Parts: sequence; structure tokens; C-alpha cells
Amino acid sequence: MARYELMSRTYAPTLKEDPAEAELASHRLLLRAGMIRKTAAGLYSYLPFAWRSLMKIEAIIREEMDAIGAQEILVPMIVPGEIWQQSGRWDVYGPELLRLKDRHGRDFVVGPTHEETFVDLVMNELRSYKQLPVTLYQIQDKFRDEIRPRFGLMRGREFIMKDGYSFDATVEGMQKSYEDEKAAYARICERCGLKALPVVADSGQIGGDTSVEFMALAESGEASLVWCDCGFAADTEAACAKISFDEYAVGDAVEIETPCEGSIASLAAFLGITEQACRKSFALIAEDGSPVLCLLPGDHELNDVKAEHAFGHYDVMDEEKMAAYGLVKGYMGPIGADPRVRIVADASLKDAQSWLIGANKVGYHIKGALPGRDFEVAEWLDLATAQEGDGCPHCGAPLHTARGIEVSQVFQLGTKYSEAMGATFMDEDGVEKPFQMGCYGIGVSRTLAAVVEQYNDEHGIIFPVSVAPYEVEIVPLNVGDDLVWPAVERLAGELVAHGLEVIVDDRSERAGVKFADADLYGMPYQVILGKRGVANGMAEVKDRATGERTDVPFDGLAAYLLERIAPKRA
RNA sequence: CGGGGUGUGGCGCAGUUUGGUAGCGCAUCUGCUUUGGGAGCAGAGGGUCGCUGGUUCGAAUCCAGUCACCCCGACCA
Repeated sequence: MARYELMSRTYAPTLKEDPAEAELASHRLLLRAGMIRKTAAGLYSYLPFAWRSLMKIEAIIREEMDAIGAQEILVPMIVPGEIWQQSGRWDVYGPELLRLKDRHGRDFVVGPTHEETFVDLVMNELRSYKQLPVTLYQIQDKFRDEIRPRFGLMRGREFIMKDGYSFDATVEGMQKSYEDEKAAYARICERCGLKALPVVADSGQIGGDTSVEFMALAESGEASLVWCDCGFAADTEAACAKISFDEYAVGDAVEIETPCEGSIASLAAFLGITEQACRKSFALIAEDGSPVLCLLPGDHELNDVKAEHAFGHYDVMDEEKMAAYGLVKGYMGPIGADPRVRIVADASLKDAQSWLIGANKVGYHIKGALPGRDFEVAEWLDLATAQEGDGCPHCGAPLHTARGIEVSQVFQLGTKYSEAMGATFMDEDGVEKPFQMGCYGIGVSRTLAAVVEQYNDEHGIIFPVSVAPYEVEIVPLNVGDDLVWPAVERLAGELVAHGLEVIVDDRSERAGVKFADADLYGMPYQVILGKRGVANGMAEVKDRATGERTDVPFDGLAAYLLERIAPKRA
């Protein structure tokens, strides 16, 4: 039997002042509204209101997972190190992987993600293509020992995540499972009220080839993305773009004096040309120890993730190393560099006919240089970071940039894990084949943070109905009044009977305190009951989002609220 | 891990430069008044000043070490 909750019985201590450590709106407001408390760096306790919101987010996820035939299970948080050794990630996953030993000295890890656990779970049971496809998921706490946890729930070390894994017999089957999940993920974001965008992503440590992440748009987001009016959108880490360049002094290679400080900006200013007409040199030491000089469009930065793909875990070359390889800081270029230095250039520059590059001599550059004639490019690679104004890879129109919070991500893994762990099934043709896998994650606690990030004002949180801890907060102004309180109980009971989720602020606080707390908590509708209104049989309904106040007769209150709330439920 | 910063009642802070035995606001408790946007008055409780060691007649304050937390960076489904 549904009932209404009383604020006096709810553990939701508010803070009048901003906590010193919180910078982000979501962090600040979740703390102030008594929804979370920090237990240690990156470790948070969820209080009743946060927990109710999280349960609603989880319910939405479960519904959408059910709808595409995924099955919920639960695997242990702590898993044997052995299976991580099998997959090879024991050695690859860095210090974020929390490793422990049990009393017998056996290795275990606290799961940061569970590809291994799920593969290990199904590999001995799913023996035939006839049993496929299967998609399993769970909602569980994960632990990643982040170097620097920050921003409250946004980047905690422990966090709630829904992780799911699909097992298919064929690549086409995997793609279908992936597309189903992707579509479900879009619906989940939408039902949570998030303004989110699916973007092309790098597949990171999870591995695999194709990946999309859902970015909740927010200025405070840690991730940046580029998007185009044609519908293309990509994480800046992964984005390819059509980058245009200018030419300066086509012709013979000529050394020119450039007595300016060694930066592209000062060089362009000195010559009176655009940065696009310059070529930027970036020296690094690849993972294998070999020296590399990257030539980039003058107005673009090296993309760290792309560089990692090309060179492995690289180091930026220090001045000592530069000197050893004939490179001069501030005036670096391919010409005159030690022959051991591998020259690679951004693919966008392939058609450039004139290169303005450093001369490896303080105060000098070379104009009009040409690859193939004046220096050799070993490889043309996509290395530059896409930026505002670059061309969309699909339609060529200028790209826009935005910032976002990565709330979820889907991957096509292929056989990366199944092969490494020897997880196979017998296919139609009598051949043992590794599973074609997909993997799908949603940051549940991060989704809550993202919602708060997108829905707040100077007074507090403005919860969308679908994830609000309660749909209606009744704010009686005179709790002790023998006219008001019976009306409160009657109305609360009525609203609950109509299926509304109701909390009553029955504390004997002053009106101002209750109003301020109600705005801070951010329940979508406040029903304010004061002496005057009650005497006339009227309640005052405040819409938290618009601030609009309406006097509604008691008789019509439930209908009034339902009419507004029901359509916005998830 | 590199750079910067902070640890003083539940929360937010002052006091540290120039050592003298701890203070302010909010919160809490009691009483009276108040009661539609974070009330007023009166009274009360609560702190080994992160920890350890040192200097000193005397340390929140000076010195050394250590721990925790925050910010920037590197890193990161």
C-alpha cells in the first residue's frame, strides 16, 4: 500500500552554505540537498533521495533492457586475477585496477568492468550457435582507483554502473545486438530527461573496433565533442575531420630569417600569414624508444589518443633528446634532423605544396619546402585534434564544438576477449569459433550527476519527473494548526491514492526554511498549504521548473497534478 | 607522480607573519516571543587546533617528519 513520506523521518540533511570542496553544480547541489555524503576521496554514500533517484534510473534501464531481450544477472564484484591474466588485461590495465590477495595469497581484482567475468561465466555453457545470441547485464558497484577522483559523483572511484555483454555467432549478429543496445541507450537517456548526443568514440581500454558514447551536453563536462548539422558527432578524442591548410611561398625551399619567439603564433604574426599556412613539428619518443617527428597543421594540436594508437605509450621529447637528434626547440623541422628520426605527417597535409617548417637553427625557418623533394615523409597518419570550423568528415560543413559528460558507451568488441580466453562455440559448419561480443556500459551514478548538471538553478536542483525522488512535495506552513494539518493529511492521502509520489515537509520549521529546502531538493511540484488557502479550500501549486504558482481547489488537486505529471513519467 | 594549496567544535571561517593557554557566523539544546521566503531576545553545551616528535618557562602559532583532503597537470569504460 503506497503511502506518503514525512520529511521529519527522512535523512536528507541540507547545507545552507556551499561545501568548500565542491566546484561543479551537481557536486555542490547533491551535497547541499543532503543526497550524498563523502566517505573518502572518490567514495560517496547515497542518502535516501539520491537512492530513490538512482532506483528510478535503474528501473528505466531494466525496462529498456528487458525490451531488447537482455537478461539481468549479478556477478561478484571481486573476481579471480586468473581470468584477467587469461585476457591479458592483468598486465595492461594500469594502477586503476585494484588488486588484492586473499589469505592464501591468491590474486583477485575488484572489477572495474567485467568482460572477463562474463566470458568466463558463459564459455562452458554456451556450446552451440543454436544457443546464441545471448545478452546478459548487471547493475553493480564498480571500482576504479582513479588517479584523481573529482567532481563528486562525476568521477568517483566507486560508482554504480550497468554493464552488459552480448554473445553472438556472427559479426552481423553482433552488429544487430549492438544496434539494439544503442537504440535502448538513446531511449534511456531520453527517459531520464538527459539532453544527450550519441558520438563516435575511441574504444579505449575496453578494446574493439566500433564504439559510440552518449554525451550529456554540459559546459562542465570533462569530454569535448565535435558535431555537425548533418547529424555527425564525435568525441574529440576520436574525431576525424577535413582540415584545410593555407600555402605560403610555393616554389623552392628557401631558408629565411625568423627572429621571433619559437611559437607558431609568433611566426605567423612575424610573417603576416595565418597559422594554417605554417606546419607544426612535434617531437616524441615512441613506446619502442624510436624518435618520431610529427608534422601537423600549424593551427592544430596533436591528438593524444590518435598518437597513442600510432606510437604506443609515447613520451614528449625533452630538450636534451631533441639536441641529440639534431632538433632545435622552437625551430624544429624535418630538414637537418638526425636520419634516425622517423618523419610522419598529418594526412590532411598530403596535398600541401608548400611547407613552412623550422630549419633546426635558432631564428630560422624554411619556406616552400616540399615532401618528396626536400624531405621524406615515412607515413601519413591522422594525428591532428579536430577543432571548431574543421570540415565534417561526412558532408564537409564546418564542425561545431561542445562539451559533454560521458554517461554511457557501447562497443563492438568482436572476438578480442573470446579469443584471448578461448571462449568458443560450435558453429553451423562444424567449426569451433570464438564468440562475437559487444559490451555496453551506463554510468548510473554519473547519470544522476549529469541530470543535476543539466537541471538546476541558483536555488537548487530541478528534477525531471522521471527521476525525481518524489513527484510532489507538500509544504504545510503551519504544521501545528488544527485546520491546516488535517487538510495536509487528507490531501497527501488522496494524492497517494491517485498514484502520486508524495513527501510532506512536516517539520515545524519556518516558511522560509521550508521554501528554501523545497527549492533545493527540487521535487517537480510543490503544494503549499497555508492558513488562508486552507480556509478557502485552496492549495497553491508551484512548478519548480517554471516557478509558476497556481491556486487549485482541493477537489481538483489530484487531477491537476496527475495531468501534469503522468505524461512526464518515464 | 609533478606543481600549488588547506587541515582550528557538525558546517563555513578568523587567529599562525610577531609564541602567552582559542574565537566568529551558522547549526545544536532550553525558555519566551515570532510564524508565507533561511526569525528575535536571553541562556547553555560542544574543540587533546590532522598526527608524531623537537625547540621553549610556555606552541594552533617556530622546526622536522608524517597522514588526509582540495585545485592544476599527466592519466582515464
